[in-house]
Amino acid sequence: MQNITDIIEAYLKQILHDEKKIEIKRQEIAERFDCVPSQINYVINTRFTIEKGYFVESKRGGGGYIRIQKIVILDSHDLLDEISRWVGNDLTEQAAEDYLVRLINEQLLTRREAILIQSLLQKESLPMALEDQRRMRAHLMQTVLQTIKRL
Amino acid sequence: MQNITDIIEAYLKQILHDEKKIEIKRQEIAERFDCVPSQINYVINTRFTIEKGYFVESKRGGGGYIRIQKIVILDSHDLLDEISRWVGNDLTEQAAEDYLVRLINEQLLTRREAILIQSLLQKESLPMALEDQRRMRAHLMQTVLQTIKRL
DNA sequence: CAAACAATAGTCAAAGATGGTCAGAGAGGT
DNA sequence: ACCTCTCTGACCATCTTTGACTATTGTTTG
Repeated sequence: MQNITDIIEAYLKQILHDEKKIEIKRQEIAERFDCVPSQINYVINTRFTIEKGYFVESKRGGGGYIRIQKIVILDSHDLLDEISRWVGNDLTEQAAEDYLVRLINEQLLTRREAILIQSLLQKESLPMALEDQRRMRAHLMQTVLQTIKRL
Repeated sequence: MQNITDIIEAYLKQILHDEKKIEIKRQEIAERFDCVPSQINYVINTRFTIEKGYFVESKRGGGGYIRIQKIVILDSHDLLDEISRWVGNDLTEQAAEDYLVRLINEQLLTRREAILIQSLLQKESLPMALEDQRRMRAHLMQTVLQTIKRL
């Protein structure tokens, strides 16, 4: 990681870690890192793409800028809240499995992650009366749903 | 062991003995051992294969690199059984976290997986009396340890 | 207000910096 | 001699850096 691109990428992402949106002046950044201005375009085109979850806007001319924002995928968030509502405080093993498959399909979980979670939600892992088991399973699933949002 | 291949292999493995992952510059290593760059590829292709338990990544261009990691294979079951024995049927939140970090370091879990599991083992997720909580946490951890074996 | 000028950012192709491949030469052992 | 493992170098692929030229927007001037 000694190439300028990675250094600038890290610098910008570090700021984006705190601020959820940054606005830079191409020339300023180029000067700060002692590189040509178009280097900044390269960094943005290769490291802050839409596929990587970033939205970039810019303006030329006096008072120009480049603005970078991390995209918040509302759909996923909504889906998680929706599932959370459906789950409530009662969840059967089968329903849990169905939700996990849905989360894999939505690419919010990997297959491995889902397997791990499922193993913890199966009845063998919840040594208690049936009703308590379902309440407990629902509670754990709620935790999972909230945790996914922060991953 | 007088041929360059073996010497370079030994050099890299000696570093891998301490660091669990190394990142080299092909050209640098070639210069250090006074051989052509492609010699390094030969060493990697014959001594650091996936069958021998190594995972290699690389990048070309400016700031390029070759990264070598030792991956865990069979021995992992022993570690899992060992942790299982340590856990027994009582586990505090802190101890759980420590074990998860260990599992991450041993590359048996990803960071995301560990975060998901940890969220399920924290006290907020286990609404019950403290003693029951610790017993329950231990029980869930045992499930995780067994599940990892078949991931 | 239109034209010129200033201040920015964008594009793109060439040069630079690495690593990868592969076929053939070289070396060591049986 | 023959076979296998090593070593080498020419050529290839990919990523980064640079700079000349272009496009857009804001500001000043006639």
